[in-house]
Amino acid sequence: MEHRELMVRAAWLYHVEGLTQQQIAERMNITRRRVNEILSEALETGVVRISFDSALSESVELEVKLRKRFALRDAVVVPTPNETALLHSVLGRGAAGFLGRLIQTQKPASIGIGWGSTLRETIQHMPSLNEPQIKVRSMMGGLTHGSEINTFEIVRGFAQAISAQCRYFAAPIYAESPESREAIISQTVFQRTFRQICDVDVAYLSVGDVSQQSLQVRYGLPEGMSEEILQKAGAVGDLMGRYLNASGQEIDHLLNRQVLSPELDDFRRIGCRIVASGGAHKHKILHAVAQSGLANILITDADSARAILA
Amino acid sequence: MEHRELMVRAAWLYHVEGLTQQQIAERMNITRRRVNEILSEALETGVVRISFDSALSESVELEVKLRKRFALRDAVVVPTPNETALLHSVLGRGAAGFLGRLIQTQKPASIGIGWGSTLRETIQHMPSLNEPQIKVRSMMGGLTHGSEINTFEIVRGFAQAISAQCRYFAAPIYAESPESREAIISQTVFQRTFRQICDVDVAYLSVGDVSQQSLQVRYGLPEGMSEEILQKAGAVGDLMGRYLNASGQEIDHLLNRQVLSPELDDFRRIGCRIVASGGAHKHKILHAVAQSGLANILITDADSARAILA
DNA sequence: ACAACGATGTAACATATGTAACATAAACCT
DNA sequence: AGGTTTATGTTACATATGTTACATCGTTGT
Repeated sequence: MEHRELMVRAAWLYHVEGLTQQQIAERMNITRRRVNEILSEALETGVVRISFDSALSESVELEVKLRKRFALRDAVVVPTPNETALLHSVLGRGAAGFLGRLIQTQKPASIGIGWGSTLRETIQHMPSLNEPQIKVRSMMGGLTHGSEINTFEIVRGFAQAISAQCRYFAAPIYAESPESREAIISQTVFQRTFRQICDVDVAYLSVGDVSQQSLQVRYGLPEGMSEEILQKAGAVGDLMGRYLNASGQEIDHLLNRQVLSPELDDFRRIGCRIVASGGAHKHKILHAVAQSGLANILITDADSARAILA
Repeated sequence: MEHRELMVRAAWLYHVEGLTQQQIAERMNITRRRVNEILSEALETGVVRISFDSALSESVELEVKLRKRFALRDAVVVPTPNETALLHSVLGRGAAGFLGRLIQTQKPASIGIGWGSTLRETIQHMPSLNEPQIKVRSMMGGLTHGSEINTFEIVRGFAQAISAQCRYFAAPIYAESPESREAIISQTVFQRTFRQICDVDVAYLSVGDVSQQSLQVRYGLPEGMSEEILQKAGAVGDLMGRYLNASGQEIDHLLNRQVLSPELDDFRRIGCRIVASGGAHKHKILHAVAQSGLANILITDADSARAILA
């Protein structure tokens, strides 16, 4: 029996038929220990899902306020977990629900996505859809530092979750210099790629802060670049590798001329610009992208929502 | 705090944040016993839902076979539970998933529904949708015997689940005589009602067998009518109160001229005719409605699917 | 073929959950 | 207001789940 099928069977017997782990073990001729492990794994991998038929009124209120304050097209507020380690997962859950509904009802032809922990968690919670006509593409260059939150894994994972087509952007997030960036993007293949990126129907991104908590700050910045330098230049965070000030404008810094991602004016022409992020260290950048209209759909946690509404 | 909100909060803390019941009790200033009860209730009432990201391959295979054999528009096969008491719930779960998807993607203007245990369970598992433009209406008369599987409760429950409009059919399933039926349906209000019923985009019904297991046989038949009489006349079960033989044709019996439900020829003109039912006592009637094309979407359990495919 | 590593079985144990028994408080009915 | 019924708190207990420790088996790599 295929492993996934094993998980579904055991989980069905446990959650729907209400058997104990021991009974399931006997039924399926495996040890209780295996049953326990399989059931945990089924929850962890998203084969079994827990969902809620109601939102908390607190979240609903905050969503209304966010939409009004920032003229957002939509907003999703998830409860802030006590344990900060759970924040990405909770945000990912909220985002996956939203994206699942959006994909099913609006049938976008193309989706551009970023990378990072929140996006990684989103994939984990995505419903399985069958959308082979949709193209999922990276919106920006990635880290050369391999990891599962890297752009390749995330684009592929997302495309797989919805059985869509996958388009990579094979470049680092930063070129070595502005001149180097000009040389790269003047190539025909990159020009075509950038055009396609700017033509997506939906963009789904996260934002980063300017601290060592950011993987990009840790692994993506060119030699000699640090968070202090960026902060001094007025940066409160980044969107697609572009460092922004508190008003959501690009800081006047060389780094922003080395970045391999769409110009913000091009980005703004995408109809559906979703930004999902949360946590205390993200309040400033979240406020910046909401206030400036860079994001027209915001997905965040309740504490962050309150902070940016204050 | 509203009770539903209490359930969502407790369930979130338990299922998402992973707190123990004791920790939740402390967080929410209630006893652990209350937490335990609330968590159980949340699952029971559908506030918290367990879903599966994969179907069993066995179910998928049977669905394919059903569609081919009977030229069905679609089929849903749910695993047959060991405990027959769970059958309605499992069927309701499968049907709710299917209906939820159908409503969201196809946006029907009107849905006609029947009544019975399977339909009752369907409501319990329906996702909350917001579809105020949809009209949900009874397709046939009901039992005068009050119960929560009665047509009124079911139409209202279904309409509430999807925030739709609710239209009752205020009549018993059987008139006293064929003449009485003629008198009833010749009234303008009933003529208009029948036309609206026959104009629904989607019909969602169950079927009954000819035994004391059927509530209709127990409480709905007129005086002097019994299952033996119906069986002698060739009946294997009923659809909307119309007793059918093994080929899916109405038996030649007075009772079928007393029934307050659409003529089968009218029924066949509805585009989407869903029948959900299962269990050993339903195999014959399920085969009859599938074979004859009365149902063009079938929702049943794996054992029943195998039986009607044999 | 052998060594190393990972997966799994077995048994035990800690803790979490589900439930029962009884008392008390709250709600309902007359 | 008083009596009855239902809901809830407290405590205890049975059982189910989650995890650990160690042994064994299966797989992988050289």
